[in-house]
Amino acid sequence: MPLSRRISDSTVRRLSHYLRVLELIQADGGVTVSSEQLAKRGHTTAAQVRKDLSHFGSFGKRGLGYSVDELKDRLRTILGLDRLWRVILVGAGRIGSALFDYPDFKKRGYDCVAIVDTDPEKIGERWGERVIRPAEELESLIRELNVNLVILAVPASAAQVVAERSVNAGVKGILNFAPVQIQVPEGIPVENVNLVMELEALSFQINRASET
Amino acid sequence: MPLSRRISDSTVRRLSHYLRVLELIQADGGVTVSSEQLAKRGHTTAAQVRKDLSHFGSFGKRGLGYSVDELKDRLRTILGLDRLWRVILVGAGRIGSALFDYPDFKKRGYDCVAIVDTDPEKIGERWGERVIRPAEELESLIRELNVNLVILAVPASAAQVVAERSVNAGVKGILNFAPVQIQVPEGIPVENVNLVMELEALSFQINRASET
DNA sequence: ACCTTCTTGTGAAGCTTTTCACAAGCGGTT
DNA sequence: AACCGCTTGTGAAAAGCTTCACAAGAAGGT
Repeated sequence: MPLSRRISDSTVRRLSHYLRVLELIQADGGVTVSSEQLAKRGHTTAAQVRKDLSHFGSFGKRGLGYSVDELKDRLRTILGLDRLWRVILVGAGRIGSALFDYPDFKKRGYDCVAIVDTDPEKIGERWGERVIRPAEELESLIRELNVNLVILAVPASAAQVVAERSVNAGVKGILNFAPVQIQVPEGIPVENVNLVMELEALSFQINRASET
Repeated sequence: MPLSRRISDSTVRRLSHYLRVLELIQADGGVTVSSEQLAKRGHTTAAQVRKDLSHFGSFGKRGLGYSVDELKDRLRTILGLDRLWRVILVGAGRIGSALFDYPDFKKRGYDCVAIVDTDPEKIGERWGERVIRPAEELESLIRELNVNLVILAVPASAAQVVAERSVNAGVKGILNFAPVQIQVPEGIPVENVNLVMELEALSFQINRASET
């Protein structure tokens, strides 16, 4: 089907989840999988799975289901994982280090090619193969290392400025951990991860559940 | 208005965001605020702000807007922040430590009363006022310390088991950092934070933006 | 007391996403 | 070759969410 339609955010999240489920199924030796099976593992419905996939083409065989291997490849392509993403990490605090060590990170095609921080204590510190560089070098690193993607793991007060500098230097997307809504030019995607927001959603739901 | 209607996830997220904006406005000395102003700071619309709030009552004054102070209090109550949440952190890795040090954490009424891990190297280690306990004590700690909420910062393979043990011991909600969909009994809210999923959503959007 | 200027709260309209339901298609069996 | 059990792909219906538009109400000025 046409790749032209707008794809909703929730669809993309689900695709990402299907991919992970497929990897698990493959590790268990599964060769084909039905929309029903995919749905069961991902708190959704079989119809939803089929609808999600149908936005990008028809990958299954009627009566049989989907080839795990083929669908996995298709999803990787759709999600843009069939290439290497060059990432710069801004902010070498706890969150930065958690991400840097995240095992799936490299495995999924994300390569953290540079780390910067403002803290003179941290500059020069070695993390794996990388050395923490001063924040002033942000633009030159982005240009020289051909960085596509920036991870903002800085305090809220610094996030907007770093975002602007990064976009001006040429990054194509931002993963923002600062608890603030950053403003960027049209066409630069931003994903936000806000831990406090998640906790608040949780306490809201708990209160609600116990009110019944 | 009635508290009975189902509140959508996106609404809750926005409420959380409004609260943060209100705090900023208050720090700047603002006393009242209009839906228009709230909207501008949170990439939404004035009508959306009013609709969101209207699910819980009518807190504004026509012609004037909302009292920053009052609305802040109301939102805190709605989000369940007018009480102390007792949290146990399972997994003392990088993500766990990032969360533990997150400055807003305590400030928002979340108190990390215990940390457990399976790694003998880590057990006994001191983090601030807390000492890391062995994972076997999970249930007894939850019961003795009256824990409401568990943060799962463990590998995907361990998440389901820890979730079940925690729920059986009495926790009322789960914040899950493991990249896996956990199954819990009806009525126990789970919020998922999945870093890889965010990155994948980002690379999808970047590809899409550049296709145009 | 009235008029003007704002801004809320909300039904109704418009749009998006999810669910339903079923024809079409595949493979194995008789 | 025809049948049968399964499962996809997809219009159409249902549900859910956002935007619109406007009456109602509040404060301050004349």
